[in-house]
Amino acid sequence: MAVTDEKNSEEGRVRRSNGFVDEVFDLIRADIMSLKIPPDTRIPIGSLVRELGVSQTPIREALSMLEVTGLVTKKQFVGYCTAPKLNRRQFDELFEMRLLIEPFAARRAAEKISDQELTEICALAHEMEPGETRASYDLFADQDAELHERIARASGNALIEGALKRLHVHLHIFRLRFHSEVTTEAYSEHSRLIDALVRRSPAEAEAAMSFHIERSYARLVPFADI
Amino acid sequence: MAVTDEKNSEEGRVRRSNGFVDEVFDLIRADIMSLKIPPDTRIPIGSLVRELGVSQTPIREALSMLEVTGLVTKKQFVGYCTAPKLNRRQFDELFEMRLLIEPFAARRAAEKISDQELTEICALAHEMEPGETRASYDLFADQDAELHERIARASGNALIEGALKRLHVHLHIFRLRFHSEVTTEAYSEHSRLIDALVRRSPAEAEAAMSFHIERSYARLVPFADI
DNA sequence: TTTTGAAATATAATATAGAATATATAAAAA
DNA sequence: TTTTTATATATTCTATATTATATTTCAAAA
Repeated sequence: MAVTDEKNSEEGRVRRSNGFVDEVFDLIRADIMSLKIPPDTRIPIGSLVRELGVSQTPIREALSMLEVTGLVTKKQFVGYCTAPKLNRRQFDELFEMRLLIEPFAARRAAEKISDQELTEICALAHEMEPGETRASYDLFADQDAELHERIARASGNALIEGALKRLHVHLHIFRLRFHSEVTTEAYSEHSRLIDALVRRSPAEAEAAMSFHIERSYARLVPFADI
Repeated sequence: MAVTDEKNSEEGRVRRSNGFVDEVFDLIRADIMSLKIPPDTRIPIGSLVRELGVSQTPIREALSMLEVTGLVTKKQFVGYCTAPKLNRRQFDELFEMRLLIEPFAARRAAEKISDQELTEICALAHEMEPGETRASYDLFADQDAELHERIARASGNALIEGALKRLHVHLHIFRLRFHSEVTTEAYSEHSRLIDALVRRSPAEAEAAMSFHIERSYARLVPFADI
């Protein structure tokens, strides 16, 4: 599948392409997050050149950016490699950080969220209801990430939102390796959280988020290595 | 000043260079953080090629990485540019985030810090004593950043440490524009914080850090635009 | 086991194409 | 005539591709 250079689409609008780098970045990122490229796996630049039909230059830039994001690592004269699997220690650190940030984000969201945002979050949560037909676990994972990110965004603090987005990438990869977390339990925890947001109750939103993350930790920790 | 390709230094050690990218990254980063390149200023790649004596390729990679870090922005077909000055809103978000993370880091540090780390932090704090002769404000700023980063590291959570490092870059640039914060007040706040660490008192360390950040906010907020 | 060499791969430099900005020139309006 | 606006052109810079060079890795042979 080649990256297409869509300089100007149909009709007069001059929608200019954002360049190859962003597109390549998104493609590799998606391949890592879907486990198409598993953890701790080499990513030869040459193969990407062939697969994407783009020269080395934009690929190198995209990989450099992914390195800062923490999704790939680089070793001089050896090349790029997807990040290794989370070990137990990193897993614990991840949840410590979530427990620090997300409940606070939920609190702020309860204070500031707009009706518009709230409506969208409710709709999203409804789609995750256990009864609903679900295409795949991937979809659940995407929806869950989306839900948490939207709440972080509603906190009104771009730094919090950004920090959380970085965390969730790694959580997403971790969970995808085990198809757990699709539980009625998770759904009811989300419900309690959203109820608190609807009632604009900061204290309850914070508590509900804390509870949800602690329970999530308990569900996932058996899968964490060592 | 050209980047030197120090493949193998004197004596037999084959200390291999880490490549140009990291070196260029550090150079540009330092120039931005020292205000040698002011906020919201174009960074033409060509001028870096001439100044550093390195080709476009490693420079582009370094700039891509700095973009992810948030230190520079990129506009298609126009080029790279240092990030604009913090506005009031961003300033507030920065301190909201600090107040969320750093007190917690201090708490954890009080629980886990080693004697070795503690000794080093104490020495660093002592160097910042008002009576000491100080070469420049830049030095104070560097030492302050170092102190906070070490405490974050002592928290034992690499994610917290990384998040804080990202924040401090922007704080550093902000403060450098006004030579404030060199106060006996800041020193005494640090002292109280370190006392709590020495006594391994999590609650007091957390409280001292909160107090310090809140006071720091009060000292700096008059300089925040709009 | 060690050494040697070829293949694969990464790094860096250079070349080319294309877009944006600045400059100058010409035309139109005051 | 002066000023303004539009257009054309030249220059600068970015984005991508291509080429050259250096290093590692792996396999084969000593």
